[in-house]
Amino acid sequence: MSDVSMDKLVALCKSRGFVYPGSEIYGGLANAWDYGPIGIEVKNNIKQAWWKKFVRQSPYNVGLDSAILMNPQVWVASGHVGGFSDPLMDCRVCNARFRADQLVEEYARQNDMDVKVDGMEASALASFIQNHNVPCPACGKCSFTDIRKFNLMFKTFQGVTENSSSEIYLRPETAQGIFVNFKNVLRTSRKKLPFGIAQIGKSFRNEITPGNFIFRTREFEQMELEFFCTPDEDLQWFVYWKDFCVNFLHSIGLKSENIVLRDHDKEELSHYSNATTDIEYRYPFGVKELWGIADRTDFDLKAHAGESGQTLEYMDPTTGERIVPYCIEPSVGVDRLMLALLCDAYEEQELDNDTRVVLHLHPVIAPYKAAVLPLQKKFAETALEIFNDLSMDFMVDYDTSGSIGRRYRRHDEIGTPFCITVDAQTYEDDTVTIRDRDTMAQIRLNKADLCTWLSDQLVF
RNA sequence: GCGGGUGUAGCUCAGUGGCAGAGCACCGGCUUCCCAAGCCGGCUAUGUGGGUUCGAUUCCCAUCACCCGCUCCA
Repeated sequence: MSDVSMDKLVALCKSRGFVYPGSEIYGGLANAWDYGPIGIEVKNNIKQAWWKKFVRQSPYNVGLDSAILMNPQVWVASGHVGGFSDPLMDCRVCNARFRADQLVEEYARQNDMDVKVDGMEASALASFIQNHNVPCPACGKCSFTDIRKFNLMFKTFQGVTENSSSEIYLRPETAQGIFVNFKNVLRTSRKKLPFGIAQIGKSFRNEITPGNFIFRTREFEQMELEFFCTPDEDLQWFVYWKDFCVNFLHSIGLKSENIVLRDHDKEELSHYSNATTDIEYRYPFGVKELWGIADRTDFDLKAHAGESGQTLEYMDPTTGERIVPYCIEPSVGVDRLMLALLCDAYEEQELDNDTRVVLHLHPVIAPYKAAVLPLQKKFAETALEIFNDLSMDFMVDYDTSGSIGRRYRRHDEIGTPFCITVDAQTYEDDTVTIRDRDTMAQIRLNKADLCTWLSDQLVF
């Protein structure tokens, strides 16, 4: 368990420019967060690391960036339109929440009434409950709030008029953009099975209960891979990608002891999946899902084939056999991965009657790879030259203000792994001091070798 | 969305029906120079909107946001 409290982490994020509350000058907007100057560096580093491992270095996968706005039929096929609009109502007495259709159904069953609940409008459900004094299963009273239809998809309108025919949704997941492009990618990339399509992008869900800082927000960013294989190989690829994801987390510095693997049992599995494993992380507020790896079978391609009338098949080039591939989906949230990395990296160290906060971020993830600091102001010019040189290839900082110790602390707090200091000796032998964030140890290096040296630190 | 709590400077907190304060942080200057030194100067606040009042940061109402509990899953 990470020893950081969320209060401290949120405060650090805000004061150092990782994450700000959204729309703050207008009093904020619930659960909206903005990424500040160094927060966006971390976020971009996470995305680039993922893209490097899942696309650039992968012999199997290619990338995609599909649109957030899609034809509404997509969400009919995926089950999002039908499956996520439960009529919810709360008991005013005990505050328990129920689905109105289930209340009516249960009441009808107990009283041997013949009521066709399927297809009943919300208003019909409400008046049934009122007319029959259907009691709250929890407290027995009958005093419910109005029915609220809860659909997790955000609606908006395309075009200038706001009528139902122009109604569209913000995507609740990026996956469907991949499935609808299956044929396009297959044809243009000339991939053979097995192969995968990877995508990073924003998704939107009208969650009932968002919260825990950037862990669950209504607007969030996903990194998803849809990996297609033959139906007889799905379980072996499922295991392959599960291991791959865990290795990826280790490679960017997440501690093994804070990672938990949890297989879903049969009852928990989604309608589309025949195997799912969650990679969970020990957040300060509990062990929560970080990365879901699901075997989605051929559910999605078949659903879109049925809804669109197109054939979404793969023809085996050697046998000529046509199949609908199975699909393995590792799906991770950028925001909650960043939160996990920050929690994992956070440490408060007690020094001599003093505390320092250190973010032990992996150099690949850290917002600044190094800070260039002149020990005294008279060394500033040389330090600036080194900064200009390094900034050609790396995100580095240059800071002259305050004592050297103060500047070290500032960079410890935002996870800068290395501080490069120009001192008097630099003018004698061209060397600089490199101070390590984690150990506070110092080495000397010729300034001409800095670029190569820093590159070596960023291998992962 | 419901119940409970909280809103004063970037942060941590004072305070008052009548001029809003401290420490830290930040910025500038001097000084020092390898782990939050010192001195001088400076910036910055009553969440928002109403009401009561001669006057509200304080009292009242609403609203918004945050924190804690209930339905989730990237």
